[in-house]
Amino acid sequence: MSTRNAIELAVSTVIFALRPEGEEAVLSIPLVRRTRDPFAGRWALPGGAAEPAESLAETAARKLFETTALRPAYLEQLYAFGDPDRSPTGRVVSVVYWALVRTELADEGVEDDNVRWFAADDLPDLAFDHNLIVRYALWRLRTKMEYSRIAHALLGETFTLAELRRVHEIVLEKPLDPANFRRHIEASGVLVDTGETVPGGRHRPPRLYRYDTTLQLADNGPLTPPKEPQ
Amino acid sequence: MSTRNAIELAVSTVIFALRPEGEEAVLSIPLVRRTRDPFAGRWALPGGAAEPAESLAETAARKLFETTALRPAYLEQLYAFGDPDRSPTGRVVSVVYWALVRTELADEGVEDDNVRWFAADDLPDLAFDHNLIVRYALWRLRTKMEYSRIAHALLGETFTLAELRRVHEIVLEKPLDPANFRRHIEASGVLVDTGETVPGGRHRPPRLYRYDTTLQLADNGPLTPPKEPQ
DNA sequence: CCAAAAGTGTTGACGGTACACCCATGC
DNA sequence: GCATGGGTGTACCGTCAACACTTTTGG
Repeated sequence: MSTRNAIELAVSTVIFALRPEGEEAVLSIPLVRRTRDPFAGRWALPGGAAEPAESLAETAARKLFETTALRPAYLEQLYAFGDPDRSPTGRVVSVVYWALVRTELADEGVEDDNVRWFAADDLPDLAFDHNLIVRYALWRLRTKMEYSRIAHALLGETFTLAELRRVHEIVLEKPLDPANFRRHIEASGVLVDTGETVPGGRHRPPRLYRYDTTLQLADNGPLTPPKEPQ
Repeated sequence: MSTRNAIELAVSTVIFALRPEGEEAVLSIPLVRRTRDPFAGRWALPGGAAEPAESLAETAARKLFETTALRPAYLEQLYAFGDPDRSPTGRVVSVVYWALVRTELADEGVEDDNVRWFAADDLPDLAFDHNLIVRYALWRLRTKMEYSRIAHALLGETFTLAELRRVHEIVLEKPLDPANFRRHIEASGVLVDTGETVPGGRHRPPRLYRYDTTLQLADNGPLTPPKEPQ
């Protein structure tokens, strides 16, 4: 029980945001450049050693903040990766989280030579098994968006149905019928009409909605969603 | 990176099997009695420290074998539990797996004063946060059985549709229409008719089926199911 | 008035549930 | 034959995708 532990425990996070790219928004992920071996110079997921005083989710959120200056709107554990040969320098088990951050804030984050946003479906060769990890995180995001109501975590406080629909379309990579999307969302009862509308377009002004914050974003069964430090 | 790690890494497994209880089969879990503090004398999930030379899944399967003398028919990672206060003696992060083992073999396992099978829905107060872990594993098992084809992992090589249906009924705790269950399973295409039937009943003899072993039991996206040591 | 997107109505295909009914065996 | 569970047929109902249609704005 109390023998010396030869296994390193790390926490990493796959962070998703929508970032403007020309006219459209693109699903993006921030990566950090490794400054040390192994994989010096390669891009990798933000993360680091687990901290004895913090919960795993707190460590994930803190690392997220340290690299992007952002707080996650949604944070969920993805998987514990622990193959013996995933790091060439010794045994490392990584508990990986995935997070959604708000579009409107994603620009304010730090970005320099060692931190950069990449399009989620066009990543370079990453360090360790991080390409696999991102692929799995993308799969989870897409799967969860089909049956859960987490899309608003990529938007701001208030939004129109068209904006919310665009989020679904970008993430799922397929067009959605506006009429059916509206009914689908309305039936789920997660939206609150703010009463306001957005004028300015050459068309009927859309209503502004807000999420019902008393509801859980996703059903994780008996596991309460991890508390995020404020 | 290579500083001394103050966090212990453990691997535990929630093992499910159907065990006869009077006339009926009951969803059961083997537990081990702790011989040391903390929680000496209390029942706990089988597990132990992670082993540098093994993958996490291998460690889970080995611990499973050491306590029950069984090999898992299905093994999947459940969650990494890492709250700072989940162990009173220091920080322990447990990567928990859940497993299904075959009914026909579940009797052969070791059972003594320190290893015992309990009904999954009637457990005592367990050590650490193991009651929560089992609750979550049960939720995952039930959720997964509704959309996946893992039930056969609780049965033997061959089985009748009625036996497979009973597995679903016991796990999901609700009766299922035999006619619709048949169509549902047949449509999924996972069953192979062995051509044999089972005589002896005072009724039309049911056919024996076998699972199509070329198919994956469950869709875990880009993550290939963990290899089990044979 | 026209263009464009918001928002509503309607229809038809599909999948699941409920349940009536026939089949094959032991006694 | 009759009881019993195996196995088939079918009708109903709710959900969802497709798409026609109306509404409200800016120009």
